[in-house]
Amino acid sequence: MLFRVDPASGVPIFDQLAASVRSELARGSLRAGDRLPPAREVAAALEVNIHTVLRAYQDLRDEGLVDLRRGRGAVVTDNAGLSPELLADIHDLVAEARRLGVGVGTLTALLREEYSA
Amino acid sequence: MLFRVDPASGVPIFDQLAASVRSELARGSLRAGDRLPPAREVAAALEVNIHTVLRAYQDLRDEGLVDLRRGRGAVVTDNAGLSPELLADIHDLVAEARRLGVGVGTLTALLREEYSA
DNA sequence: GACTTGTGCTAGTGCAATTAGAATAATAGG
DNA sequence: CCTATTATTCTAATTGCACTAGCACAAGTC
Repeated sequence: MLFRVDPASGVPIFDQLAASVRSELARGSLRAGDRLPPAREVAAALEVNIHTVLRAYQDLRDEGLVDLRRGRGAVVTDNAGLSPELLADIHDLVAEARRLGVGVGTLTALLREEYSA
Repeated sequence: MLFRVDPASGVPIFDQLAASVRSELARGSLRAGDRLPPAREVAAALEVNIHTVLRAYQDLRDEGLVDLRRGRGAVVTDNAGLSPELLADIHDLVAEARRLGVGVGTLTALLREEYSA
């Protein structure tokens, strides 16, 4: 279980934490039934406040990716799996965007708009 | 030239403005050589501060999408065109993500990670 | 030369992220 | 049952960013 966090990136820490977990879920290194490390541990390891970690966990819960229960912690739910095809599509899309010189900002903006359409 | 902005969306206004321009560029309704409306006009029309609009314009300049010069305004550069294939890929990707119940947060997180890899 | 338009500066306001500490409730495990 | 674990909830303070506001200035256009 690896959490990559850059406090100076502008992206909120809790968002980065949630994103880390999402990608681990996507690539299958985290599976249904697995437990995330306790928020206290993560907070200590990253030298971050526990509330920041819990915020990330709660966001993941709101998305239905994990189950949060006191005493037990955060457990990955059943519907958290991602299809390999989706990952492949993402890989291809990014590759083409790179080839065209399209920045990540432009790409996510277009994606976000397509999503809300 | 249409700017869609929702001050209550949580997304920074300048980001929304830049995203609007990006999508117009992407779909071809803005082409190389076209001028964006003066920042003062946009600010007045949207009842937003001029600095907010200029921030968006400057972000677009930093991405190389427009040229900013005093007296002339913001002009779309040559390398601002996007391929229709990329748009189609984005459309397909979002469609599949929707079908799988993958949220926009998860999707952008994966994309961002793939991009920095 | 007059006008247009972006640049740069200072300053203030409001909100969200982060930190901090504490009390509480639910669950796990011996 | 008892204890340790862990999330939940609350208040509060700090910090940084987005946004607003107004002004002077520079570099273009026409």
